[in-house]
Amino acid sequence: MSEDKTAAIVLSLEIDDPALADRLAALLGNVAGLRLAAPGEQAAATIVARDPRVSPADIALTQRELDVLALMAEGASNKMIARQLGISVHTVKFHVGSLLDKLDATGRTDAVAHAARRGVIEL
Amino acid sequence: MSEDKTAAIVLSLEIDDPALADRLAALLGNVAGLRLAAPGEQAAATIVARDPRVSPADIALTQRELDVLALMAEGASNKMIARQLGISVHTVKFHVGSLLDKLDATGRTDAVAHAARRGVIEL
DNA sequence: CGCGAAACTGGCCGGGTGGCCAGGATATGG
DNA sequence: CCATATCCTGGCCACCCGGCCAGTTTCGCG
Repeated sequence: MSEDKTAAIVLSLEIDDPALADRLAALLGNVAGLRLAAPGEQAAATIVARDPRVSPADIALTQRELDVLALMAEGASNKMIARQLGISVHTVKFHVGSLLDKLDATGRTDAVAHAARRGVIEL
Repeated sequence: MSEDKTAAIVLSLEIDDPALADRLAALLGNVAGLRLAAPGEQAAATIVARDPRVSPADIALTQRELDVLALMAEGASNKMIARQLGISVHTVKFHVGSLLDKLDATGRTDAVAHAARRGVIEL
């Protein structure tokens, strides 16, 4: 067999900072039992380090807007959101309108997608 | 200073498989220049390995449904999707209906959220 | 105290959405 | 050759959504 009991664990890298990527690659390259994935190769695990300067753009959403957004992401209709939060459908629409504005979205689906992309909510 | 020029890179682990987590932790613990994050500590990078048995549940979506789904995730209306794909609005609704069915969703927003959660699409 | 921001409510309405029905075109296989 | 499955299209219709108008209350800040 080509496999021994210490078969190398294959790691892939997804690192925005080139310097950090280099340091890690250099360090990990010398570790027995580990090896970095070839391009396109399926890895057992991935080392992720996203550039923090890319994401800190959190939008200024009010608490109520976050409430509405969370329920929207669950697929709730305005009516359901209203019931859930104990407010009227009109008020829900009001908040949804604000969300569409702040998130630069054309509709509730777009709003949820944008919010997820920006890390405002977690799917 | 407590920092030398070979300051350790802090890594955190998010690994579903306990065995793999142990092996990696053991291997990485002996590498100079690296160290694992303490609980709650902010890491420079994260090693991610999601249990493949949790996610391979890719739904059987047809090519057309994937087309429609992608455009839905962009916030496109049925009319826009129809124009984009060169098909009728009725057909778009037909595919949307199939998507709601297959994705267990109650509406297009829910469908996009579910699809994103299951990795069918990337936001 | 006055003022703005945030939250809440109402009515109205055009257009979008989703469910239902039925039908046609194209492949795949018995 | 006919049966079946998949994809595509149409009409119809109740309901939802988003945008518009206007109005009240509550809160914190200058």
